[in-house]
Amino acid sequence: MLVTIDFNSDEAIYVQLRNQIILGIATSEIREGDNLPSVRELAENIGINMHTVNKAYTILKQEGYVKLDRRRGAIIALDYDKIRSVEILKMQMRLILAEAICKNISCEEIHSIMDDIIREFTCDSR
Amino acid sequence: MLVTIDFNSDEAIYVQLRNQIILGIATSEIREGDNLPSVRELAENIGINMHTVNKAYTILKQEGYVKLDRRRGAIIALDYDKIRSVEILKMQMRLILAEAICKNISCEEIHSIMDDIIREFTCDSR
DNA sequence: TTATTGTTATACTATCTATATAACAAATAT
DNA sequence: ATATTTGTTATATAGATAGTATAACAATAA
Repeated sequence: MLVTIDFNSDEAIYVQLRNQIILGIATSEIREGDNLPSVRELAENIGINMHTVNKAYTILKQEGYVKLDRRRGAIIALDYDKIRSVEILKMQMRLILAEAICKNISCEEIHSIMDDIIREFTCDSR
Repeated sequence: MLVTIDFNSDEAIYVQLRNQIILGIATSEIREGDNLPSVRELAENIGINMHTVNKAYTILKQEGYVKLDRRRGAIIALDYDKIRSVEILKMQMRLILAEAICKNISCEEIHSIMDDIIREFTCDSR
C-alpha cells in the first residue's frame, strides 16, 4: 500500500497517515490480518519521524482499526461499537451535508456521489 | 440562533463556531441576507475573545458563506464554485464512508442516515 | 545471543489557539 | 458635527499541539 504525504497540507502528518490507512482498509488494499510496516520502517520510508507514525498507529488502535503487537507490529483488526459508530457517522455526515446544501448541491448529486464511493469500497479488488 | 461551545472539546472554538453557523444556514435557522451578531457582541455573549469570533467569520467569508460589511457586520451571503464544492464533498464523503464501512455499517443504514439529514435540511422551518 | 518490535521518556523547536490591548477607518445614529 | 459601533489590523503573551531527535526498555523472533 502506497502512502503519500503532503507536507504543505494544513492537515497534520499523523492525520494524513491515519486517513490513508482507513481508506486502504475500505478499498481492501489492506485487509483484516494484514500487518502494517513497523513504525521505524514506515517513518524511514516516508522520511518522517518514528513518533509521528507511532502517533497515527496509536490513534488507529484507540479507534479500533488495528491491534499493536510486540514484535509483529501493527495488524489490521477491526473492532466496532456499532451504536457509537453510527453516532459518529451521523455527526460527521450532518456537517458535510450542511456544507453541500449551502453550496447548492442537489440531493440527486449527493446520492450519486455517495453511491459511487460505496460501490468503490464494496465491489473493488475482491 | 443559539451557539454553544464545548470548552472541553478537542475541536478549536473557532471551528465549532464555524460549523454551527453552517449548520444554522442549512437548517434555515439563519437565511441569506440575515446578519450575524458583531464579533464583539458574540464574543461577549459566549464569553470568549473577539479575535476567536473574528477568525471564524473570516474563514466563513473565505469559504463563501458570509460577506463582511463595515458597520453592518457579517451577513449571510452564499457564494459557490460548484465544481470545487463537489470536489470537496467527494473527498470528505470518501473518508467518512470509509470509516463507516470499516465499522460494518451497511449501505442501507448509510442511505437511511443520509436521507434523514437531508430531509431535516430541506423541509424544516419553511 | 542478536536484532527488531512497540513503548516510554525527555528535550527542543515551530506552529497553532486563545486571550489581551490598542488603534484605525468607515459608517451609522444622535 | 459628534459620538458610537463596525470590521480590520497590529502586537504581545501564554498554553497546547506537531514534529523531530535521542535514548532506553521489555518482549519476541531468528
